[in-house]
Amino acid sequence: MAFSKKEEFNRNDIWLADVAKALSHPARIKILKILTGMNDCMCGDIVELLPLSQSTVSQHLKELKSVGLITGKIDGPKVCYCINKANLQKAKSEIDKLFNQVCAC
Amino acid sequence: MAFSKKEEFNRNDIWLADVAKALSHPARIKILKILTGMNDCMCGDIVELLPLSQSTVSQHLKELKSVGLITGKIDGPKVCYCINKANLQKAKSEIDKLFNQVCAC
DNA sequence: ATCGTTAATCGTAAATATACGATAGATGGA
DNA sequence: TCCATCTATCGTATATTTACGATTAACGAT
Repeated sequence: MAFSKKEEFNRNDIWLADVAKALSHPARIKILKILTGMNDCMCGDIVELLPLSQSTVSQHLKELKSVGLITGKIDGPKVCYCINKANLQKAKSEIDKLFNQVCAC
Repeated sequence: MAFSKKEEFNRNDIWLADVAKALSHPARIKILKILTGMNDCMCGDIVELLPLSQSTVSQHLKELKSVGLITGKIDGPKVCYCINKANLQKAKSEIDKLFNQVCAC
């Protein structure tokens, strides 16, 4: 069988897992780093810095956006992608909380 | 096409992505929390606390073990699973480093 | 109004992940 | 020795992810 049982877990663990999933591909980690270095960054700029096609990069951006780690503002024919600091901060603190619980680091 | 391009990214980003992937299912997050509460914990104990079959739990344990977040010591017919504090600490500090880079939290 | 640029979405293919039951292998006890 | 217990692995089915090219849609400029 293969319909997911994810929903049977608690809300916060599901949310943490979703954030972790957003970070679970090196392209998406690199995209976050790229967005950090450039304040005003469109999809095409990112495509040039990755070994992936435009459509694939667009999919990765969509995943990061869907969990709120980045935002995309429409700017004419372009889209300006930015880091979402508030949500990253929240993600960081929840991940820290998990690690502190789990290993008392 | 669909053979992965992950290897074309840098080592550290790949490692971070692998750790994040290990955390990308709520069952695995819950397993980490369960192992924290119980010092000496066998697979069967975990199965009872999750809405999943024994074989599925075994697979999740294998994934956590493969990135080094937990260890499994054979103890007679049982296997004693434990948190790997050293590796969790390393994971925590690398994830922190990423977040600090990216959002200056 | 048409053209070029930009990015999302569609359609598709292949790989990987999630889940289960059944089986196999290893151990300890009767 | 034989049995019960425990867990990994096998085989399998379905869902999701990764990746691409082609197309669509939206905009600005000519």
